[in-house]
Amino acid sequence: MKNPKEFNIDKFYEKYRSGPKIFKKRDALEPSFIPDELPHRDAQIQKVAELTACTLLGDTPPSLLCYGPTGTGKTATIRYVSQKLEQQCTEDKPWWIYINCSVVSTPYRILAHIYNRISGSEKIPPTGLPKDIIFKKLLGILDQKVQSICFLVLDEIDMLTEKKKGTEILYDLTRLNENLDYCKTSVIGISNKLKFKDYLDPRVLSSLGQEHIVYPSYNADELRDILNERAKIAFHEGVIKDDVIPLCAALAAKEHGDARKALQLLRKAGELAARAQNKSVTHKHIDDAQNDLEEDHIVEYIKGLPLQAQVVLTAIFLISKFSPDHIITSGDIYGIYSELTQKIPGVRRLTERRISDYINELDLAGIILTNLKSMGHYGRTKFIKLDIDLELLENIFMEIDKFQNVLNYKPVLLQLDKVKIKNNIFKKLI
DNA sequence: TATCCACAGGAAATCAGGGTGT
DNA sequence: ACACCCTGATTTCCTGTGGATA
Repeated sequence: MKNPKEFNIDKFYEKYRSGPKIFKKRDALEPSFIPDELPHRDAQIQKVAELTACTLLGDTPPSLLCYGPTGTGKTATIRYVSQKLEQQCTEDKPWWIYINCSVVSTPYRILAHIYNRISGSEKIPPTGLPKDIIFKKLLGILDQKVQSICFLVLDEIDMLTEKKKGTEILYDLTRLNENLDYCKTSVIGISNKLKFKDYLDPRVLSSLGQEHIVYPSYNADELRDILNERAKIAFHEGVIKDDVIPLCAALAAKEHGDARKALQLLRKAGELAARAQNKSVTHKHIDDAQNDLEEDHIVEYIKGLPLQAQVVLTAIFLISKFSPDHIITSGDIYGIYSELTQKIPGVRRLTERRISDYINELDLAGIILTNLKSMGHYGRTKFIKLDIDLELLENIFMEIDKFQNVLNYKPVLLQLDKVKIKNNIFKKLI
């Protein structure tokens, strides 16, 4: 606000209230919203329904794996079927326990999470007890309180296989039934990675991989149907201009057909329109929304990074800022990172090995680009380039107190003749 | 053609910090 | 107080490697 005196907050609210209304029910665009219809997922719904129907007769359904990229309706179909199934059950309703393995990521916590969900009150402490004790406690409570089927829905199950301990817990979960008398469990795994199965222990695969359902990405037409459906619920009539939804669908289809992203885009566009007090959501709002979302994502990610990773990124930033044509290698980054640890209070200097992992993480997140190259006698290293806007990055760092005094620090390493000469050789070699 | 640079990145060990029951 | 548990971050130790140069 350049001139605060011009802003009258009471008038603003008044105007806001009497202004155009965009949203009727914004929640309908949230990922957690389960609509009455799930377009283009009939085949998957049918299969889940068929496999779980035996619950109605008191039988134990087989374990099940759902594969598909993000935003293809995996979790939604499971929740959808679970609601319908619940309506059909007259007595002994099945339990559904959802676990997001990227949040609840360790064996201990998964067992504790299930236990706490069922018990409702008696909590298992977040740490401290041996795992096998928890396992026995869990068996006890399952038999005691859950006299029917208990579905364990493991969302993002692929996160577990990244650590070897993860597969252990999957094995434990799949053989829960062997130790249960009254209750029966059924594991439903949801994975984003198609090759997730390859990492599984054969013992786990034999029980977990009995049935699987594949979720293909949505194409632009399908996304349009989904968006239309939701837009009807979420927005007031006539708010959405005709070309908006096809555009939104086309953009999301280009990005791997992710419905979650498409909905997010539509919601953001709606928010922008509402904030600007426009009567409708137009083409332009979608464009703006897309830029905003990308930037929001980057800002949020960088601010949420551990301090050490931020320092690594600062090193890359400083090189890009002061020597834009310098070809950055892992070694350069570590050198400047080391300088920075001296300048920023409270930052311990970590080993090269660890920094190498942080560089990989930044690469994975799309903040930087890396390229492994071999330069013969000059060794084999990664060439690194910043992949986001330099100014944006500077603005983000300016909001972090600890970095204030290093944003204009010119790294010593960049001025060393040794480094300069070598970099010139690199430039010729490329 | 052997050599050797400057790392990459896997595996296991270690540490600190949160906890437990006895 | 003590022995022990689980987790996440990091260190230690290690083997592997592509290709310009001697």
